[in-house]
Amino acid sequence: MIEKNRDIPPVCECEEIHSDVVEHKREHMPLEAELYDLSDFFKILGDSTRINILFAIDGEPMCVCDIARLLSMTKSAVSHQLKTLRQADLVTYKKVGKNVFYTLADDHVRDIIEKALEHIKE
Amino acid sequence: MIEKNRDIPPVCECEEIHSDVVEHKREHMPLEAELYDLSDFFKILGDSTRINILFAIDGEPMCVCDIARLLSMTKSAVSHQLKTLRQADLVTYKKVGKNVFYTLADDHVRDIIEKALEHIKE
DNA sequence: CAAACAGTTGAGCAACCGTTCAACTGTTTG
DNA sequence: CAAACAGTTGAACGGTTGCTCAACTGTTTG
Repeated sequence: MIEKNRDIPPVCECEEIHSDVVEHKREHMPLEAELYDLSDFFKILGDSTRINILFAIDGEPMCVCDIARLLSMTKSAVSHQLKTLRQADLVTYKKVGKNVFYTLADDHVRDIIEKALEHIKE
Repeated sequence: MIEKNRDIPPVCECEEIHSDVVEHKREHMPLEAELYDLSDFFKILGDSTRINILFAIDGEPMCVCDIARLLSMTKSAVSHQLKTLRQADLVTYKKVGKNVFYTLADDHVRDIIEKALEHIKE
């Protein structure tokens, strides 16, 4: 068996580090799971199609067909993105006959988007 | 020349849409450029490494080497992500000798992240 | 009950993205 | 000035992701 030093993690090879700073930070970092949830949440907002959909269904509910028409997209593409938004609990829906009407699940999301919009506009 | 109907956009083929709703929404949608900026902003937060870095350099500035050590990553990977964060104006830096110390550029970002954290935790 | 239509879904493809690797810049120090 | 080291950068690779296409479900309507 060949020892390939593959057991060491791909880590910074620095020698003169500020150990006290690193240790202090390490104790105050959020849980790894929290960080993943957080980035997953932002990942969902990090797509212009999905942001577009969220603005579209803000306030008045819209059916898939209308969203598709509004955004000049196919129903299929919209439906795929709505699935993602559903799984993230960002939207809710109500079936009415052949139609499915989607709305924002939560005022929280609107708040975050608006706060980000403020930030964008400096 | 062969007419391939490629001039029509890939659009919803629905016929019975709620035209009034679509028109009303269309008038109240944000500018396309704003939507892109917004999703670009969230896209940057939508990566656990970058979120990790932002938490690391929150408060006390850290050099690249220390960040790499803290997050068990190579300097190169950290530096690449810092470049992304720099281009989005989410971080600032100060050169001190051989080191480069990074900090959050803005309290705004911290606010948005914290609001999202609240949302995550229901 | 058959045709029409709204919506969903899975496979497949192309574009995007994060990491690695190697080479580089620039500063410090002997 | 040469060696050592922090940091940056570009190319390349592999995984992810958004859209398309075609097939499907389920509801309505003649």
